Amino acid sequence: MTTTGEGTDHRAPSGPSATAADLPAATVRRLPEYLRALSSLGEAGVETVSSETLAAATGVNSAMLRKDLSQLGASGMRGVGYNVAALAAYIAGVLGLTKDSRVAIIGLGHLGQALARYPGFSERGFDIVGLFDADPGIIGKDLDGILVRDVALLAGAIRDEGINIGVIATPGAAAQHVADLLVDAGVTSILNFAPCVLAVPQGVAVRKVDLAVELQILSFHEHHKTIGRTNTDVKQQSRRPLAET
Amino acid sequence: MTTTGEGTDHRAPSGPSATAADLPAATVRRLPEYLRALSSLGEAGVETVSSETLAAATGVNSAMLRKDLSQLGASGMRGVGYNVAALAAYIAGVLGLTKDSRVAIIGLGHLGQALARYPGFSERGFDIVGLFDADPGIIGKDLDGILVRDVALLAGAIRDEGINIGVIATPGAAAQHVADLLVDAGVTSILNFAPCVLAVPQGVAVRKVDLAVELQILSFHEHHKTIGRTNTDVKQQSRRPLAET
DNA sequence: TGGTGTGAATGACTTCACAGCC
DNA sequence: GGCTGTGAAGTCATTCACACCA
Repeated sequence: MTTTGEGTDHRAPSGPSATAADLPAATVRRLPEYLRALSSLGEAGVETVSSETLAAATGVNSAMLRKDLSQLGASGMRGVGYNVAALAAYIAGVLGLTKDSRVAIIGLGHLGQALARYPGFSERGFDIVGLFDADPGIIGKDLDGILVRDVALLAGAIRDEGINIGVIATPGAAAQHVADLLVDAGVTSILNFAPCVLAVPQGVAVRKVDLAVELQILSFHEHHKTIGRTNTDVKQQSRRPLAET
Repeated sequence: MTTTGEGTDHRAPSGPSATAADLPAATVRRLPEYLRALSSLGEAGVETVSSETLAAATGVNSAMLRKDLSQLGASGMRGVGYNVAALAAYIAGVLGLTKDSRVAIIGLGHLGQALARYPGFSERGFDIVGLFDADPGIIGKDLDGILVRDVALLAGAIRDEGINIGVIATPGAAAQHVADLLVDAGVTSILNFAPCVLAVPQGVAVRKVDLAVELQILSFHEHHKTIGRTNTDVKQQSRRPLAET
């Protein structure tokens, strides 16, 4: 991420066997991209694809793609390529997309409402089964058939409804409290849109998406592109001490 | 990244001088986080902060924070720490946040509308000055005081209104076309929420945020946590060829 | 004493280049 | 001939450890 943004890495506390669980984080980040490209190809009727073609469709180097797939345990056919449908199914299996995940969204301001209605989630196997907010003005509202409930009911719903992923879209000040509620109720995967760092116990995976951060990174590039043409250079200014005694 | 999602790196086509423009990408990604933490501290009345404390607030190692700041040309005071206000101003300068950026959002479905209303953008110096869509049912709508215009007017608006960042929130099928419009009109920074890889000329910075990708990464961790307790292991299954002759 | 600045060591990721197989 | 699978090399990023300074 973002980056997306970058997420806290989960490190298995007691993983004895070397499994697919310890794939490099960088590889895991790319798997969803491969999957998306494979879906497109499949819909277009393509049956077989070379690493070169698939890599181009996902913006990576073909050697990296081959290495990624090789690490997964997937394999192609020399001189031929990869079977699109089989590879897609294989990657979906590694990502755990064979069974649908059950998602709760907490915080239904503009962003949370957009997330609740975003079709891309259900399309890719994520069922949004719970919406929660603390604002009485929003509780009770119906968003595309799902009722917004009081956040006080969150813990119970997590247990009763098998929710295993929590999406935090609250203001920053409320985010840590919500994260604590999620963790206490047994959720071990959190997607955080609030602009703050969450403290969670080991074994809980947190990924963070901060929309403003992405714009600031673009701003950096924008700024230093123009600087290349002018003369102002931050690095060559003499260093000013940034603390006083 | 997060988002995070990962963005295409900009590589200056003809950068002669070694400036702040070629900071490591990893460092640039962290600067907005430092800035956010510094803002919090500043509002809390803190005047000076150690690398240890600031690192904890941003979830990084303190040595890395010091190295990042050192690369920027910012410096603290040994035995004291960094001056919060001065460091924040310095990082804002490096990120190019001293002058506000002018942003257009193209595609005003649920996500685009949420972005248009997201207060975090204007709070951090990004002025949303243009909203564009192709759907006549949305064109003409007023979103918090900004009119949604026909995307046919995009190129003219970019030139007349000094827009320098484009945010694409259209469906995937339209995204490349919109990107071409942006690039042709001179925009060199694009934030892409559509689930597809954009082709752009060198010198144009693209960052991609795919919300479903983040959930799929969480799904991976979720899946392999439970696998650790059961016996099914993808890696140890015998390799099946994924292409047929 | 407390905390920065930074070489050196480690580790992670990516690319190259090519052997081997279909 | 074409394409995969993978050691080896190269690049980039992070952490360690400590000299140095207020």
